[in-house]
Amino acid sequence: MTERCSNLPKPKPVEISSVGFFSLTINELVDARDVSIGAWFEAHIENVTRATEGRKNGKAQAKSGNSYKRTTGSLSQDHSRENANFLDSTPSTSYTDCTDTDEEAIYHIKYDEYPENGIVEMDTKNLRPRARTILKWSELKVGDVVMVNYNVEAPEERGFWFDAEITSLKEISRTNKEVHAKILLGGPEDAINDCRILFIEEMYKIEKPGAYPLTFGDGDFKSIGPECKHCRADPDKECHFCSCYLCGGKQDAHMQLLCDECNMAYHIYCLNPPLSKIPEDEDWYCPSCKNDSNEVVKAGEKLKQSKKKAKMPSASTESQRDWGKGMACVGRTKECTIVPSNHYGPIPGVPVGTTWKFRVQVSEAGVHRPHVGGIHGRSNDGAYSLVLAGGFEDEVDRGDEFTYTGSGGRDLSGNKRIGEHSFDQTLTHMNRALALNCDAPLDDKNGAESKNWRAGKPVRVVRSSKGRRISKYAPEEGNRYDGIYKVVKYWPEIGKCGFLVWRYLLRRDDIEPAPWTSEGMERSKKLGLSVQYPEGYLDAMASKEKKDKVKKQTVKREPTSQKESKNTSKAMRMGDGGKGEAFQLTQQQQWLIKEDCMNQKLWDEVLASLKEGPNFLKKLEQSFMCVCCQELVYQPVTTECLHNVCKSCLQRSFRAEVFTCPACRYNLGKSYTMVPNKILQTLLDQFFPGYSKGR
DNA sequence: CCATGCGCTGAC
DNA sequence: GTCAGCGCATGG
Repeated sequence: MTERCSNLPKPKPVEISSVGFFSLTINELVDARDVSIGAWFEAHIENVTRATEGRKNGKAQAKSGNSYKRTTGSLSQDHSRENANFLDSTPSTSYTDCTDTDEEAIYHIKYDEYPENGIVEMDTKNLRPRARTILKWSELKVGDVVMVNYNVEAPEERGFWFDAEITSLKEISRTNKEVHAKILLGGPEDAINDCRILFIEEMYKIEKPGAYPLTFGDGDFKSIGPECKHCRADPDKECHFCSCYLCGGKQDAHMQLLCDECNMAYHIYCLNPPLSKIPEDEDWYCPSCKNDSNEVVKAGEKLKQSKKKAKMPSASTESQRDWGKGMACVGRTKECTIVPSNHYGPIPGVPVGTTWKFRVQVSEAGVHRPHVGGIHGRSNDGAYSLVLAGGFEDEVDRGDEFTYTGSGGRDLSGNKRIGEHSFDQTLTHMNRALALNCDAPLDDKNGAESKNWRAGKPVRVVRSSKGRRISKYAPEEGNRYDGIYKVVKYWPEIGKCGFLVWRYLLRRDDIEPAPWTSEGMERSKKLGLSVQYPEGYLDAMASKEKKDKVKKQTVKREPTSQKESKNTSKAMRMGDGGKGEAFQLTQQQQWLIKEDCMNQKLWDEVLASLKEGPNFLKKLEQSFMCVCCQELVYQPVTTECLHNVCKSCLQRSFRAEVFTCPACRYNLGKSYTMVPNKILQTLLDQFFPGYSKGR
């Protein structure tokens, strides 16, 4: 709580929205070159507060139905990230849009002091959350203050964040839309008054414009005097900071309370119910910012169960099922980023014969992304992968060739994932996608056959142990990657189920030997491939079995525990860099590596793991990871200090007027010319085909 | 936003 | 062995 007359917001706990973008108020600029006002940054999360109903600031609006939830595993990663660098204006990509408004949270953070030379001093107490709502084009209107990610100067490059007030909207064509805006905060200097922004998918509306006492170009935050810094106490000027948020009046300054959350002013008599005097509590929060202290989750505590989850059957005492803990409903803990989700062909580093116990692991590896679906594809592009799980009795599997059945036509009522056949399948969605792989014009009436089947798009094929009931090529356990197949033909027919189904004939077209051939088996042995289990899964199963055994008082030795120890030791051997098939470099690759002399040391290290086969690519990925975006470098700039950074990441740093190497802080100088290392790019494109597509 | 889905689990 | 029914990722 702060009385109006004192006029200075009291330092309060730092709160940032779960979205992961934070605006920063700088109290004191020691060296203005190294920071831009309103820079976005990431910070350590100390504890988490659940946003309560009615709270507007610090979270996306529940009313609009938009909210944010962290994706699996990302919070802990952010947690552990050290030396959070507020000059890195990259917005966190760890959060995804979702509909579960109950899951949102506000994070209390502690921001570590800026390392080393203390270029900037700032009061972390003044960090403010950004309340945002995602807006689609149709929802934008003149006067909205939006947060924009766009670089006005170089429209082909994204990554510049600023606040802008929309002055006009123009729809040039269906795909080309334009927003004219006045930049309020953080924009490029030469475009303060009016800038043209192409509409980019979505924009972020700021809920309480001006709730952050920042204006572009106003760098003096040293002293906030008794008069309002914004309107200079001009009674004719409309001001968010000293006008009552409820009545809009500036009168009775001594009767105004400042919310410790959003800094808005409120007359004590305008409140509902009104207050008769200034409260004695230290903190005061306005009605829209009020939090329930019971909902605060302290450091180290787990997030409380969401209301949506509380309503679910899993939460009721009647059901003893551990939904969300077992493998049926877990989320991913990893994500494949070396190739985009629409990547055709093998996943680099994943040899034929690789086997995972659960589908979720197959998804994590990027081999077949859907958790449940049999086909992964896009209806106007093609299919990238499929799983053979013997869902249809009338399918034929001859190993090198098999028939497959499309999806759909099932009654999924009752929240089922599979069900009775109750209607005809159509050549839409994933069925259409798979048909597009066939090198023949699409025919959704009669099907089609390719005259040159090898020319079709490649499909990764995974066989599941469930397919054993109809196929002898299915693995004994888990899900096995069997290589690349092509669609030879597809046709509609009436299946055994009595309804029309779309059927496909696929034929193997892969230089890697199939796992069931003697050559393939030898290779799997050489590579030390064995069923991969999720981390901690075997331990959990073993201890569970032990418990059961104790209950039943049996002394019999468990065969599975033997199997398990065998697997673990094998996996460890692989992890230690055990023997396997060495990775083969082409002559061109060897030559290019030699040419990339700046990175000689790195290459030496990477090449040392050539004999570890598929592990080589993992090592390669680690060694050439960009320190900014934590992904494989794209358009790498190899610095004088011998670090590799994405050109766009380095440019972003320079735009924030930071001219040092992001990895080691070596001063590159303001006039540093960024020349992408084309040799390295060529090599990375060869090792990780398609990885740059999504960049 | 909504629809789709050849997994997986514990209960019976 | 059979069965209901869940989270989650993905596409559209």
